[in-house]
Amino acid sequence: MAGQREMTSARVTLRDVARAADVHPGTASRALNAETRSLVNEETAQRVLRAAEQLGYLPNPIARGLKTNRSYTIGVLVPDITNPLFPPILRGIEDRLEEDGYTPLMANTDNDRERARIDWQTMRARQVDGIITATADRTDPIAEEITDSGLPLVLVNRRVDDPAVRAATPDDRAGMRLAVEHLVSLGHHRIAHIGGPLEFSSGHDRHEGFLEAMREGGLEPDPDLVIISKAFTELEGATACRELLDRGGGATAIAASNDLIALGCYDVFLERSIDCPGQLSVAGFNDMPFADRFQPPLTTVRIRPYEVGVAAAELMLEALRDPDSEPRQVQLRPELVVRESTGPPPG
Amino acid sequence: MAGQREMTSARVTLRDVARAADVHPGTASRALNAETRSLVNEETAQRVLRAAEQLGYLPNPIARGLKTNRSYTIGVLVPDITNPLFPPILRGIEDRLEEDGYTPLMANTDNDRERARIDWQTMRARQVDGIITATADRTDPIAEEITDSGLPLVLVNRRVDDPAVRAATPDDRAGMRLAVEHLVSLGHHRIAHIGGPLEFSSGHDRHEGFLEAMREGGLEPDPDLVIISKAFTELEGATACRELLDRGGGATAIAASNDLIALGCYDVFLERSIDCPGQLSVAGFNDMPFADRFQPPLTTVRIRPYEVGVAAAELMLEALRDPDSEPRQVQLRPELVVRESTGPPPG
DNA sequence: TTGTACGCGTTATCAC
DNA sequence: GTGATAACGCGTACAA
Repeated sequence: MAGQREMTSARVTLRDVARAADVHPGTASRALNAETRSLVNEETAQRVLRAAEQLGYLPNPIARGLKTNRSYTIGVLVPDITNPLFPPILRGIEDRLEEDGYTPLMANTDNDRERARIDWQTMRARQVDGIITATADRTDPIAEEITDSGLPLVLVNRRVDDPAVRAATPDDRAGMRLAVEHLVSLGHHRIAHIGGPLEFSSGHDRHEGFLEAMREGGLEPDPDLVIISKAFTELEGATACRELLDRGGGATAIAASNDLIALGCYDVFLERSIDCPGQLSVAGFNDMPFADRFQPPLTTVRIRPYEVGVAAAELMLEALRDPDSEPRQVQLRPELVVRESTGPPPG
Repeated sequence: MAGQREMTSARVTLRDVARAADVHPGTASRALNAETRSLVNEETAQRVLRAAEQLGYLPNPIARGLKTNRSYTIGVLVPDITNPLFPPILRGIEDRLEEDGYTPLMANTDNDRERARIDWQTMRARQVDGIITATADRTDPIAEEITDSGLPLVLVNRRVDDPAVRAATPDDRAGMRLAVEHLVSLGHHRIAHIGGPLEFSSGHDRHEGFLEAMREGGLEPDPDLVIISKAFTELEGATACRELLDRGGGATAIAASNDLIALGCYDVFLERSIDCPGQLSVAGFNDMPFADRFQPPLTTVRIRPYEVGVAAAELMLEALRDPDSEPRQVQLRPELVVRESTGPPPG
């Protein structure tokens, strides 16, 4: 029976352990806490640990938090966990935080500022030790609000313009340049861009990356070939693509700001019987799950969302260890994945 | 400045509110708590509420929880949030719980029993008021363990054999029958089944549904045409499909236990130049995101995971309100979505 | 109707 | 090295 865990439904507290080990609760607390264990006699400590093990003692983080003003909990705000971009980010955050004993507390904001406010206030009430958010747009007051409240803040996936705010994102600019360079190298001259909303750093930076890469490729971007869609969705992507084609600018390739927008383009190709990549090439961004199963398999930019999540968690741990440490911004290097939606221009 | 929220970084406590309203903390507590408000003078209550508002008071759930032994927090265990099946379930759970003031606390177990144990123990330590888990297999001791610990438990997506455990799942049996009936109605006689692991109720029930529907369609299931794959994955689906074909049973259609398995079949079709649905039809299960974008678009069974999540949350709230209420099991009606991976048998 | 006093489970600060 | 005690913020008997 030794080693058998007790399955008492009544919670066993520090007092119970202390009593079993025949020491004072204060001593038991020190013995159980790795940082203070050195203050207590080795032998006594062992006795306490054994008693704790035997009774199946689990320290009560609530009581601990009341005393220490820490909850070992980090609030994580995402627009919508249903968007396949976020689950791997969340896992990265969770896995890394867990190593240091922190637990994430997630909420979906649906890209609604007011909802985001409510959510982070709720989290604040729940005594989270910090907030990681993927919901901020470039000028979002939420960043300032949270910082002003004294809570450590880390942005993930999207940055805010202020470089003093910690952030872990893919290098959106470099990623889009990869895509455009690829199209240029295939021989395209009339390259269009369907951007995401410029309020988001992702949309903004990819747009900039597009312009840069074009110029470096010796191509002056044609304003007729640049459309900013209203959202990173298949629907808005399709709408933007239709307008692009209706303008008749003669594009032979499209650099889309994300995979869903690219998918919207696919829909329009079907509507208008356009051959991809024969008549028109498309590149996406994110390499979302199953991008390789689309028809045609989508050429896109892979961003490693899991690693982005891990990086965000690391920035948070940094801020937690030393709140006055210099805020860093991490940008992860993306990678081009060439599949079958891009080819040489027609003719 | 009235109505302006204070942005003090020092937390404001019940005491501060009481002082501002010139009452004792006890009174303030009663005024702030909806259930005890009636015990206090209407006017005084208003004064307290105004003070709380003005100071931006947020009750500390940690302190409250210490006193009341409730955290208003529900632990949610999923195998892997990265599996597209789970995000909508999670959102359903979150949205419904939120209405009643509860917050979910999620953890990924990677289908590892030991990890699940650790996770729920951690959650127990964090004083969650209940556990919703999507990780249980049919004979999983975790269900008994959690119940024994006195924590309300609800299973989601997967059941456990014991009907005394609350569960919200799709009606897997009925769903698979829908798929098989569809294939029968197309004229197929040699219908194969690639099942998921029978340890999971999902794999088990769909397998049963397959057998039932076959017999009702007047077809005796051929053991040669039934293969149970080792996991609900594309890879294992492909492996199973290869074995099925190698057996040479002459199947003209496959009822796959989920969409990923069906996708594995697609891979094998490509390897062996099999035309789908010309030579071989396939039906999946779940209607996962982008199932309509596969090549060919996948005929599958839609299960409404969001609603499954909502139902699970509702069962939990029920258990919370009345721990002795009769445990219910909810099975949501699935729906067949016919696309292009199924057609009449060849010849 | 309101004030008082205690306790929830822990940790920190003292003494010893 | 260990024990006693107070305190974290709140809820709630009980007293007034």
